Amino acid sequence: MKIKSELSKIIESALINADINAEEIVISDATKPEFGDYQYNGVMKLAKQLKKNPREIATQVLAEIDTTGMISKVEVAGPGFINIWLNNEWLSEQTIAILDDTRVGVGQVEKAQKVVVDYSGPNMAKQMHVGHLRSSIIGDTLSTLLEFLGEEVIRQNHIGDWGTQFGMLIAYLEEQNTDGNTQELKDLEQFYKDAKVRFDESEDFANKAREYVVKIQGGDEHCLTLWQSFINASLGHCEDVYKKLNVNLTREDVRAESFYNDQLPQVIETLKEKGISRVSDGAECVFLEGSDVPIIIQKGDGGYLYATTDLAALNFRDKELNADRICYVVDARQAQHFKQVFSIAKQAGMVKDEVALEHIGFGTMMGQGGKPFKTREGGTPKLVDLLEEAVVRAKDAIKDRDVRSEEELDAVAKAIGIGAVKYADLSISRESNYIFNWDKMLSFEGNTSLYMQYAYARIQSILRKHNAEVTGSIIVADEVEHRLALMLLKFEDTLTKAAIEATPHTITSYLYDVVTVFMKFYELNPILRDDIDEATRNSRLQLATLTAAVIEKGLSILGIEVVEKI
RNA sequence: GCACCUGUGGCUCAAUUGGAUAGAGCAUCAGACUUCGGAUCUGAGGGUUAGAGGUUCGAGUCCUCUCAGGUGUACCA
Repeated sequence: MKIKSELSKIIESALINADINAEEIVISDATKPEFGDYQYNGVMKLAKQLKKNPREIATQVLAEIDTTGMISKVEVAGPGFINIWLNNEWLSEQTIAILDDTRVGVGQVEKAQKVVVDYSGPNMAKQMHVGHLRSSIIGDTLSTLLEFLGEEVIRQNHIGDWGTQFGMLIAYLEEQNTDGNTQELKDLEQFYKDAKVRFDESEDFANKAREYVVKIQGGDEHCLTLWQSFINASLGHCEDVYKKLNVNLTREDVRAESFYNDQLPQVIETLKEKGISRVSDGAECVFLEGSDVPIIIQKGDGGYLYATTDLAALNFRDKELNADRICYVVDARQAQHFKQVFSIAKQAGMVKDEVALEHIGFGTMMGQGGKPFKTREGGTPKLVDLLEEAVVRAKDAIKDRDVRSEEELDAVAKAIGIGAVKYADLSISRESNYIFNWDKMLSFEGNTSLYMQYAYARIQSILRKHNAEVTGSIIVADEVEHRLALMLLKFEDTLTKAAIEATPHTITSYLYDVVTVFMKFYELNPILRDDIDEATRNSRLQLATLTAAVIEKGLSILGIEVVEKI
């Protein structure tokens, strides 16, 4: 239900009837319950343009507002706000209409955009660590969200599979293989360290490593085979993490750095031809306006840099993938890099003007005390370990709650533990740094996934207890039911906003509001108690059912599972 | 040096992009139970939005300066 755009239409025709021109009509949520459900604040701006008294204009507009359908009441307040109340019967009709809808009232976009979402992008030389967490889950949520709204999403996992360190790694892999020991790749971190030790201790090995770098680049079959098997193993590690994390990235989504290798000379050629780049100190450089430091696109020795690869990728995404919107879910510290690369790509016509290029930046994950996240030993924690710890902690938190089988406990612990890690991350506004805190994320209180999952389980418990078909209508009878029904109908507006701005926390804070209102409703309005008449009971049961559906769908967009019992 | 980002109750975060008296959760204190799952709910205290100017009907949000912290910045990605 697109409530805001429905209201915009009503206000628009009121403005037309009042003989007033307005370009864009923005409806916002009321800031307080006394001010109604929604408000239109545009009159003040219009009054300024028309040089008239805002309250006078507001009164004129007010007289033209149609209050026969969704709106029950309107008023002029303050300097010229128009406050809007929605009709309870309208809320009843709308909520009952979406009760059997698997999309809980969320429509699909009329014209699908092609959206490329570039996220995760792990480096194949190393094990995934906590630094990859945010990109992976924010990007995945964004993808799921856009897909749900009907956009055509093309996921791109731009893995780092190219560079000098691979010479060392495959040389070491070869050495290990001849010993018949292929298990070494279990721990990439260790493998890397061991290879580095060999590199430092043996001149022969170091030379071989350097030689292998050149050979891979030259297309040497033996080396490429080694390289490929290394990448396969490393990618396998990533896939384990994705599976644990409930992140939807597959091999089909992998478009590695190396994929763009043969397009790099063309990128340089194009930039040279268009006069965008020039040689400086032996390197091919682009000097952007307002900056005296160049962006190097080709080193003095002929090698390419990541800006070059990114340009090739942009070109590919525009020309081959035909993207309308390209989102890079990458650490906020790379803001400048993307600004530059986007600017060059547009100047050079590698990306059409109308294509939206967005850097979806996010802040750094911090440990306690706001310092960089480290293990007790001072290293960077591996993502697998972190996720395993989350599940163990979740299990510990719920093990005394209820008698159940070990399998059940494991499944619930997994949903809760992983959900906690993801929710904690997604519920903070993307751009700010975020402080990782186990106790907070695994709390039943406050804005946590566990609180949402708990609310869902409670509703399921009520429905199980009732154990019968629920029919009849939803009667929005009092203030709290009004708020709950309206909240449930706001789902689509919320998702739309989150998709446009790429802000998952919009969804979490909405879900938190839904659950808070539901908890109030639940305290004030008993459902199954004996003295409740059947019509009321059915109405309340249906509101509860719909609430559960919104929670379930909302969490699933965040890649978080619900459980029937906690 | 230059550029960008951040600064909101004790702590962790919001604030619909310039709207009404800046909202939540932790924590603190005070209440509610013969519990439809109390790991819940109700209420209270706690703020000069780092500071100073400015723009206007109206500023946490925009502009200028100052302070504090962070990040990036020529051949890594």
